[in-house]
Amino acid sequence: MTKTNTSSSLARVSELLQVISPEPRLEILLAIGTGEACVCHLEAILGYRQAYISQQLMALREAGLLDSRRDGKYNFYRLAKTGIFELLQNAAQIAEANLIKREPAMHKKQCACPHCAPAFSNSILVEPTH
Amino acid sequence: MTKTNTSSSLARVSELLQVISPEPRLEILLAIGTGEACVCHLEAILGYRQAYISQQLMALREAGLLDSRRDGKYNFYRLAKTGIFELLQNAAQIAEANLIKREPAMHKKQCACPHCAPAFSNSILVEPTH
DNA sequence: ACATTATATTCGGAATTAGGAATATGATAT
DNA sequence: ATATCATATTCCTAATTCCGAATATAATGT
Repeated sequence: MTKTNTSSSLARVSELLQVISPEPRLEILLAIGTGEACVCHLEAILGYRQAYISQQLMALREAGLLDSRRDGKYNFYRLAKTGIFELLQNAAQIAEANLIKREPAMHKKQCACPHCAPAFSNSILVEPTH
Repeated sequence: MTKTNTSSSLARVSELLQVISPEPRLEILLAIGTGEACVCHLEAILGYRQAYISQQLMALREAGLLDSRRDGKYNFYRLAKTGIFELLQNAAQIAEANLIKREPAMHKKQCACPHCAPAFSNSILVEPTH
């Protein structure tokens, strides 16, 4: 007895598609890729204001698409489900668009976070100034 | 030199996802399945008003997702791209929903269209009353 | 304690969208 | 020509979403 179309299943699919579809959210998902990214990072890469990025991340997180991990000042976001890339690939194909990258995002523009400036972060080489 | 993320590619993917995401449109896409359906049909199956169905069909058609074929009074709609079902399957999986059928939709509720009442439509058995 | 940096949240008005009512169009039948 | 049925379209407003500004919180440094 396989489950058939229930309104709640439809609603969940609808919600998923709605929540990822705004262009800035697609940009964020692609920027995160298979890696992780902090807010300042996405701010630097994508050029949106911090509060705006944060809002979009919240929406994606509440939808269960992103997980976050705090590391000191930084809050790193990553995809909660891998299937998202297949979905985007599929959508791109239908839309006749080639746009999907799934690398962990080597960042051209930089912020001060550990990922952008690894030499200066969490490093045992940097001694406390006590 | 493979094409990279252009804003227009992103925009197309965004538009695609947006246009299919409303629940009534998902219902319509699933109801059409791999077959075709006229408006009165979808009206009967889904219970939305005619004008509303028509509006949603227009939106999907303008987005290039549906083709239509006129047959007398009836206007039959079918999916313009097959990939749509893979997309929906994918979305359902991520949303932890099982809902996708891709049969040509055997209709429980009926309207007077050739597909619902095949015995009375276009049939050589029904002679004109001249 | 105070400053600074990273991030989150709240508020509100502008812009957009949803969807109902009414009506128009197009095909067929009489 | 008129009626009827299937479908499309226009109009309008309530509801929603977008996104900026301002502010709050949380961690770290000095």
